[in-house]
Amino acid sequence: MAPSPTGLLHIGNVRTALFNWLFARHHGGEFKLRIENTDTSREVAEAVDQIQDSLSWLGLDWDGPHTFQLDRIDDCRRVAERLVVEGKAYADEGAIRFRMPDEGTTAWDDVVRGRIEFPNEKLEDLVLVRSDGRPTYNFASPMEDVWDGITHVIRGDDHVSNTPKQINLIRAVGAEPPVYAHVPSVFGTDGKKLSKRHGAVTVDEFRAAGYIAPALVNFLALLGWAPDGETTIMSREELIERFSLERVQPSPAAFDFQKLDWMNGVYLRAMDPDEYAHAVVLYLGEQGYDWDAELVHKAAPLVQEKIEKLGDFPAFARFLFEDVRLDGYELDGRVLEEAERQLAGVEPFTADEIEAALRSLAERLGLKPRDAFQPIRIAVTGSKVSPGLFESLELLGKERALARLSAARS
RNA sequence: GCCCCCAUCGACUAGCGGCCUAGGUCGCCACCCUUUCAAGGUGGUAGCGCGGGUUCGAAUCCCGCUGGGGGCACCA
Repeated sequence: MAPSPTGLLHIGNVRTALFNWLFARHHGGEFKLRIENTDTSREVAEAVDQIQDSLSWLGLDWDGPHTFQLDRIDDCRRVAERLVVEGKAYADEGAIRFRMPDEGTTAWDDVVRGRIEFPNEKLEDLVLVRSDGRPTYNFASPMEDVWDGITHVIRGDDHVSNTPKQINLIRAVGAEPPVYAHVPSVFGTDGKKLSKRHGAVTVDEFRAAGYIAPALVNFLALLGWAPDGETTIMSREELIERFSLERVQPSPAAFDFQKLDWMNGVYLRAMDPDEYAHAVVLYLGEQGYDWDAELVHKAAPLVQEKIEKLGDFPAFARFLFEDVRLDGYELDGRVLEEAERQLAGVEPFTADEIEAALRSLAERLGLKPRDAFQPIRIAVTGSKVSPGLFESLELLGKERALARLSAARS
């Protein structure tokens, strides 16, 4: 993977990185991380760290230390000078240009696109070294592929037209080109390139919204690839086991947030309750909530079946940590008063006991459970939508529960 | 303008000449379950862009069209 350090990691680049990673792990190869920073003018200070954080969070571990393209500046210059001596390149207004062949074609068998041929007459003599001495991407990148022993280049299809140039360059220095696989881009559901207006685009944004890494990885893997027509949910191990470049689709894929949401929910629900609670605590901490961790831990199971993203947790559980506002609700005072009286006598104040008490209350008042419970729910949680009422009451505790029922009547 | 690529339900896809009355998943709709919301269960909706070929037979192969995308920097 070879990102340029110009900002936060885009989810489309992650998809490409994921394919690289899956391919490498499947074949027992190495997945390399290279920072392509030859364009110093566009470099963003924190980007290198952020890119690594994002990859680590996703679990896409790379082999060996990450490298910087700019570190090879001297090697690149030496090669450029040699190419000039050999007559394969020439000076041009302070820069050095590579002489592309004028006749014939340059071709390669792209693993996802099939055979691609370019007439050489269409290839411009490309700048190898800028007049200020820095190598260009199209020079440094293929040279590094050679020096690093890269066997497979898996990258976005916006690089297709660069490939014949890079192949000619590699051959000019007497090396064999790697295998290329150009994967299609990721669009929004409207068919336009995925951008901010579609929602989250950087890994950080997905993380902040409460998506979890395994779900995101599973979803991304299915964007342009499928092991068969049936399987949807796959563990990291199964993904590695079944991944193959040959089954990567040559056509672009649309990013469907609804399906991601669903899949994230599937992963959330499948988590061990303790592990889940821990993830919620961690997430809320990251997001700057100062809610009591122990209470969060206890509340987590109440919403595990209900939310799709960790970011949905606060909306369900806020009533446990903050006062509720009842603006705009008209509640049946009689139900609230009876409930308060009934609950006052419940001991111990547990979900089971509470349920028994409230059900008998509903019966006594001749109300259907839903009609009896809804005003209580609203009075206690401040919302028509909440975790289970009885468990919620238990967690709130008798004192606070009674206080809210009382407050709701005034 | 010049090169190049892509094309199955709204979305992700299976399909690689007969197993297709085109399958799965998300979404959507209905019903069931139900203390709200979810989750879960059952059923349903919806597609091979168009036109020519090739073939006994085409979603699958070929050509054209249309539509979409990418590239054409001393950016990566």
